[in-house]
Amino acid sequence: VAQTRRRIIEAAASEFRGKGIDATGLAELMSAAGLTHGGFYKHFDSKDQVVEESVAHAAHSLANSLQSKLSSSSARALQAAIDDYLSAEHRDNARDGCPFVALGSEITRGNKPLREAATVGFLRLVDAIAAQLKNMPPAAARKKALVMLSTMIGALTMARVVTDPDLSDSILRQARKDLSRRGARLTGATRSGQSARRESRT
Amino acid sequence: VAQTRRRIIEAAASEFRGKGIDATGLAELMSAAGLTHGGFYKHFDSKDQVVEESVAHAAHSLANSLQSKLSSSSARALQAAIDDYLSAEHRDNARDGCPFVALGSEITRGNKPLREAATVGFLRLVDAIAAQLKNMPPAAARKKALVMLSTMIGALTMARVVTDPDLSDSILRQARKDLSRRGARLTGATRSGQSARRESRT
DNA sequence: TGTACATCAGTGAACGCGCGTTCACTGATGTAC
DNA sequence: TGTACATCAGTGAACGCGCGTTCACTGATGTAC
Repeated sequence: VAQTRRRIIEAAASEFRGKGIDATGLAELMSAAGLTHGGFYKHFDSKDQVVEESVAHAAHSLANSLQSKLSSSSARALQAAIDDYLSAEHRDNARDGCPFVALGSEITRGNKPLREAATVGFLRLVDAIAAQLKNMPPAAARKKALVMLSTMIGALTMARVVTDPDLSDSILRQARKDLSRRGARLTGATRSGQSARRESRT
Repeated sequence: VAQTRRRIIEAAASEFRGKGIDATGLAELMSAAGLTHGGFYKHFDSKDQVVEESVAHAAHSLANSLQSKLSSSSARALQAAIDDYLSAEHRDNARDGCPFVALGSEITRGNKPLREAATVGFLRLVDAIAAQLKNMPPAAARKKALVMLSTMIGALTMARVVTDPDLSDSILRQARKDLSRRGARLTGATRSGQSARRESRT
C-alpha cells in the first residue's frame, strides 16, 4: 500500500535528524521503517528525493505543532510555544525536533529542491509566529518573527554543540528570557509575577 | 617540516566548512593542501583528529578576527563587527566563515573532543562580545552575549538555507537591525542618524 | 670539503568496507470467468 | 464459489565506487667523519 511510503518518510525524518543525512544509509532507514533496503526504489527515485520529502515533512510537523499550541490564542501561548522549543527536552531529542537545528548546515549545502522545501517550511513558522505579534502591523510582525526564529534556531544549535551542561542550560534560559521580554512587549501580554520571578532567578 | 601540518589544518578548515565534514574525503583535503593522500597519517592519527583541530582553528580564527575588530574600542566597533558577521559576503563565503554556521549540525553529532573544541571557541566569542557591553555587570553582559550570538548564528544559518534571495537578505537585515538596537542600548552608543535612517528603510 | 649513511616527510598502490543503486525473483492480493 | 492468472510491493544478492586506513618504497636533507 501507499501508506508504506508515509512510514518510510516518517522513519527517514527521524533517522536523518538523529544521525545526519550523509551518515544515514538507505538500509538503515528502510529497516527503521520495518523493511529491507531493496524495496526503497519502489517508492522513491533516489536518496535525494526521500531527503527532500522527509525534511519537508519534519518542517511541516514542527509548524503544525506550533500552530496548534498557538491556536489557544491566549496571550501567553506564544511564550509557552517558545519555551517548549527552547526546552531541555527538545535539545535532547533531535530525532523528533526542529529540522533546521538538526540538519541546518547539511541543508545549507543541499540541492535546490531540498533548500526550497526547507524554505517553505521555514515560512510557515515565520507566519505562525508573526500572527501572534498583535501590537504591530503584519509587515513589521513578520520582520520580528524572522529575528525571533533566528534566535531560537541559533540558541538550540549552540545548546547542542556545547559540552558543558550548565552552559547549555544557560544558553536556552537566556534565549527564553530574552524572547519572553520581547514577546510580552509585542503581544501586549503581561508576564505573570511567578514567571517573572522564575526567570529573574538566573 | 612541521609547518606542513599547519597547511593541512588550514586547508581542512576551508574544505570542511565549504563541503561539510562527512562529504570531504582525506584525499580531497590533502590535495587542497598540495599533497597526496598517503602522507596524511604522518601528521594525524585519524580523520577525527584533523576535524577537531581544524574546527578549533576555524573558531579561533573567527574569535581573533572579532577581537581585532573590537580592539579599536570605539562605541560602534561592536555593531560594525556584527554587520560583518551578518553580511552577504559572509553568507556567500562559508569556506572562510563561522564554523558554527557551516558545521553546526555536524558538530552537534560529533564526538566529545570535537564538541569540546567547539565549546572553547564559542566561549572566546562570548567573552569578546560581552566585553563590549559596558553598561552592565559582567555576568549580565555574558548572558546578553549568549543571546546575541545565538541570533547571529541562527540568522546566518537560515540566510544560507533559504532559496529566495530577498528573504535571505531580509533575515540578515532584520537581525542586524535588531542587534543594533540592543547594542546601542547596552553599550551606551548612540546610533548615527545615517545608520538609523539606512536601517529604517527596510 | 667530500663521502657514506640514517632519517623521515611524502608517494601511490592496495586493503576491506559500506554506500547508493540495480535486478531477478517471490508471494500475497485482486480480478476474470 | 472456485480456479487461473496478472500485478506489483517487498526481498536479498550483486554491482561499481569512494571512503579511511595501511604500507613498502623514494628521495631530499642533515649529520658523522
